[in-house]
Amino acid sequence: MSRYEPKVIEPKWQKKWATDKIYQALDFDAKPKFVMLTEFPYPSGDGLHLGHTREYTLGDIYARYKRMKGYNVLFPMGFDAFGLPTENYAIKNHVSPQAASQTNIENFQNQFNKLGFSYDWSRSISTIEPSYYKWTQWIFLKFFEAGLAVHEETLINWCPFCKTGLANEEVVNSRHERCDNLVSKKTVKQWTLKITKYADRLIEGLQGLDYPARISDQQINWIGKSHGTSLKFKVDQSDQEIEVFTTAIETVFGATFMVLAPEHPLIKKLTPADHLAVVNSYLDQARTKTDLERQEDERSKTGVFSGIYAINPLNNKRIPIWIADYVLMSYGTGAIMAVPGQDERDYQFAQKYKLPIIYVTTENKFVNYTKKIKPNPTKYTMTNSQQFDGLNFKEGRKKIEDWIKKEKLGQAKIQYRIRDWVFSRQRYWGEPIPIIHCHEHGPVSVPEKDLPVVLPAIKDYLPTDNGQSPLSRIEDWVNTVCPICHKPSKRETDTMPNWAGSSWYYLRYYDPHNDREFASPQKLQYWGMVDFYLGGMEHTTLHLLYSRFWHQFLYDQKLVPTKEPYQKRRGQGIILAADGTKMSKSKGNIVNPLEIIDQGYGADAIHLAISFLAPYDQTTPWSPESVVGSYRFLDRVWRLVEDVLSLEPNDYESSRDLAKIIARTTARVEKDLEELNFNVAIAALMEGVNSLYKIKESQLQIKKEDWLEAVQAIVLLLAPFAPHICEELWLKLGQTSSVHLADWPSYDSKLLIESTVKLVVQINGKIRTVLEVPRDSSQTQIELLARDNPHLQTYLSQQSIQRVVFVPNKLINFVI
RNA sequence: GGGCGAGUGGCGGAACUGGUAUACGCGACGGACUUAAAAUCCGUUGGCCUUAAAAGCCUUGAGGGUUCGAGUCCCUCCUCGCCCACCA
Repeated sequence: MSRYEPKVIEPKWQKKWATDKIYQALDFDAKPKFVMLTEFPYPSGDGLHLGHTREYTLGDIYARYKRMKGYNVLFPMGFDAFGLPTENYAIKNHVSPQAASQTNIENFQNQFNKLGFSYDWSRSISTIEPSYYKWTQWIFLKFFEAGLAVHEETLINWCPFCKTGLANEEVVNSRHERCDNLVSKKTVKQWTLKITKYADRLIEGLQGLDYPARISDQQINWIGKSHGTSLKFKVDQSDQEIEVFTTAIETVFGATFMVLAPEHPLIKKLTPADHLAVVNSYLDQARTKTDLERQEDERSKTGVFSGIYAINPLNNKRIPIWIADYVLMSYGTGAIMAVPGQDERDYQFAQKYKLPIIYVTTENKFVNYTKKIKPNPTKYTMTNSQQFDGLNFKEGRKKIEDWIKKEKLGQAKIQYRIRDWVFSRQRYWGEPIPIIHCHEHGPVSVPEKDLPVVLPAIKDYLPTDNGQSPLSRIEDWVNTVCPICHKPSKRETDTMPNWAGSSWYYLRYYDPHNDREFASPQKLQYWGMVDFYLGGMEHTTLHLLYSRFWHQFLYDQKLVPTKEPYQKRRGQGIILAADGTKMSKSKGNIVNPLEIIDQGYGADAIHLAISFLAPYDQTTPWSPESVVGSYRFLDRVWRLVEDVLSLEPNDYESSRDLAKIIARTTARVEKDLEELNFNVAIAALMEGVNSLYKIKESQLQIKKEDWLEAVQAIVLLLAPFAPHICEELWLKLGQTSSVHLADWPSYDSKLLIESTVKLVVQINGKIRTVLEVPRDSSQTQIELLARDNPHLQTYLSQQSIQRVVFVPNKLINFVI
């Protein structure tokens, strides 16, 4: 008898699996394909943490299960290594980002191996390899050639700490999500990807996909589609017009002033000389404020009168134009018609600056449009609205819209909250944007034959203070010739954001070594959509949205055969520290899964503990003891198998006791796995093993062959969760090939049906007793049994029975 | 403020279309084995009443409702988490 020693068996099998390449996915195999994807990591200096381990373990369990169920499973892994943290880490440690990435990738690779996941390493990719980013650049050029990558001047978010522009998605609570510093605003000439052109497609595409509501809702909210009206106001004593967007056109007669965002381009043109000084000082003040500071001012809005007036096109009323930073340049037109009688923000502003208020409901007081009127437009009657007085808001809206249309004063407009994707980074550690700027031809694609544009290795890659990429310092790299006219030209020096490489990486796994295409059409066709994509909720409005956008674009370019990349998406929950707070480096409460392995518990115990902890999508605190419990269970399974192997052969009759337990356990584990209830599946396995132990202790006479069959089934069922120990036990049981290539056990569903059932007896809905009765007993039979039962008699004899509710094989309820 | 979700023992959590609430695990307590400890095994473990047992009563955030029967469905409220947020 040997002891269960993960330290001994785990490395042994990890080596063997690698040598035998048992997890390789086969292109064009006849078995049904299944692509199981988990997000490839950003190889930070800290190594794999528990969050990674949860995601990868769950993906691994499911991939192994599908393999045993007879699928040709593609379960790949790679590295998303470009990006700020590595660069900042490299700066801090005085090494090159290349070297830092290399070290970190090796460390991750090593840790992956110790955790024993069933990846097909032959397909591994890394976004920083020129052979990979060649195709990232190639796809960018497709965007450029389709007019969806544009070099333009835009007001963007700027991280003063990282000294680079950012996408809107990267700003969380006014802070840069990577470094947590407050962002400011800056107008820069930048590359943007026109994701807004795909806004509707990104909403519609969600239909027919298996995404949980919290993910699709979050994307829909992020895209933020709203229907409204755009209306043009003439500027008084000028031929200029100012366009505003409103979703409440029926309140237009309550507009008593107009507000422009401080960044609005017309301000500089229109401000009269006598107001210039105050306006400029306000603009300066607004510019230096961060978004967060603007938000803090919510209760005390600030603004300044511009000195000019606008004409409401519906009633020709002259209203003052104000400038205030509660209006954002980045949404709508950067200008609003202010309706203080019906809009809370305008109301606050009007009160502060003593501006007139007109109420357009007959209640003649402040009524919040969004909260009150919009949900019940027929309940409110219009007033102070000329010929529309007396109508309810639903009718009024329709009539005003028609009028505006007829008089061509404006038009119906759909407005999105989502912004175009700011795609330039003024940092070193990213894919160079493959564009050459020519005096005559403007931005020009680098010809395909010259791809990849390799990121030059340089010593001085520190970000600059002038808003230029560090690449701009390398003159002999920057200076080149225009591919069209061959005149001296300059390379684009901005790099791509770290979300670029990950926007299409799953496709590269289908054909990772192809040097002529990003993937061959045949392989794209064979593997098709990712069947199951597990990842972090935090990527819902970042990576997940970006990659759906790229995929939809590639589909439009006829470069991929499917409209969407991911058929089924799930987000795993966050593991908190044991005290329920977030794990963080600063608090020093980070749990390192590798340490747990080294303590002797092994990778299997971690896999088990992590998936047993809670439902996979639930945020839950870590409990160190759960590893102990998992280890204990594995040890119990080990000893059970050892005990069975050491049984003396006997000639007892074959019995169905064990087969019943196995059938029940198999049915439960299978159902729970299909529904991703990993924690319950493990509970079912534990119950199964506990039942086997009970039978063993009961000294029933059971054939050794029955025992062998039973433990064999347990090993198969446990294999996805605890791959190493099961491989070892499988060998002990005399098998020669890997348990992970074995078939998932089948069972006779007749064994699930017990001949007797426990039937609950209730009096007035209260449980009084439980009767063990033959399956499918009739109501009459049960009633007789109940009347005979001495305990129930006390209830049943005293009062008359008014009604009997009977649920076959479940319950009988006497209403007395 | 908007969207989504969650409140069940000492803890993590289970409960199919309403039908034995607390599965499974952790922890705790008691016992066996041991010179001892670890490991392992066995037993107990929601609360109240009771010497004990039997029986009974209460219990799924709070309150109400529907139902023979509610953790599950409906209404009101409270608390917590995540995402978005001066979005016109």
